[in-house]
Amino acid sequence: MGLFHADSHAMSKALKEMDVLRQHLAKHQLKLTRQRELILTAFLRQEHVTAETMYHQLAKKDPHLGLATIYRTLNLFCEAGIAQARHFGTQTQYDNISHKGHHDHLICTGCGTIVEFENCEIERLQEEVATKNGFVIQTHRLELYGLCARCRH
Amino acid sequence: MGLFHADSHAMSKALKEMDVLRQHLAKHQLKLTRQRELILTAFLRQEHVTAETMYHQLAKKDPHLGLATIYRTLNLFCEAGIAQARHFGTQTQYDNISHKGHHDHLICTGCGTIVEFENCEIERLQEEVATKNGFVIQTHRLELYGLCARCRH
DNA sequence: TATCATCTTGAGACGGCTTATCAATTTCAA
DNA sequence: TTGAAATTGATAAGCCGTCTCAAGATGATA
Repeated sequence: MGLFHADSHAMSKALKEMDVLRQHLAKHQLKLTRQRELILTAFLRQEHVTAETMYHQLAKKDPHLGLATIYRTLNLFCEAGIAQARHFGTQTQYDNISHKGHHDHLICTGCGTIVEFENCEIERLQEEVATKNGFVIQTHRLELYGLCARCRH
Repeated sequence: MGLFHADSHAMSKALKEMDVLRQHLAKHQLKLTRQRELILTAFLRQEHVTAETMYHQLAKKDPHLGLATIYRTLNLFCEAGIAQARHFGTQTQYDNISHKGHHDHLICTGCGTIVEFENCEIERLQEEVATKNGFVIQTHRLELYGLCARCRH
């Protein structure tokens, strides 16, 4: 029973994202392919990935899945509003937008350590600023760069 | 007189950064070269640059200054704490840390309009989060993406 | 369900940005 | 001034992500 609840919850969540994708595809005359479903399912299980990461993860399920397809699909997710791209170091990270609240980062410029955090109060103030300027926020990016305790010594 | 003041102020600021560089060089058995002085002077006049930008700017003063030297030097500035690298799209931006500005952006995903804003309360909360995690912030990036009033209709 | 215009894929070529290589040059401590 | 060590400039190399294009998949339509 507990298991059933957990499963149906995860499933409904995945289905919701799948619907967002389906609508986006329909609106832009694009097609739902086996690869896109496969990549979306794997993507939703994680908070953020790189194309390379997914390439290795999915190699087991589909050894012929190309890296270019993963890049194309992740960019498609960004356009559909399911993912968000972020440039970290030399690579591009794709964040799962549905994991809202865990999108802010504290980045050590010394050792590269990344600490994730969420702060409702900051979110609220962001909304306030947006409203004041006539905007409705879709997503945001907040990165704090500094030195962690260890790197200061 | 007014001119003198402005000049001496700018000069003392540049001298301060030059000292930071000199100390870093001494500490790491590195040498102060004509190129490093030239690049630092130009760098301090701006808020943020790319290696390519500086390459073109400095071509007038020293046509033989190599792009690799500029990359090496800007990275050196980062290690010395004078500059900070940020990855923006495909390029790396080097920010002048002494220009600690409040440059937060509200970006319309519809028409691309960018509204700048600053919010002390958000800054304060950022400091709070950083402190709680043992960090000391050097700089930050906050971007809110959404639709402006006009694009919503 | 068969058709077919259109979209997508996979493999690898390509291109932009940054770093590595190395001989020649410059720096600076002695 | 000398010489060991660092730096430079030119360019090759490397990495990441996108583009190309022939072959294959999709789905609206009949």
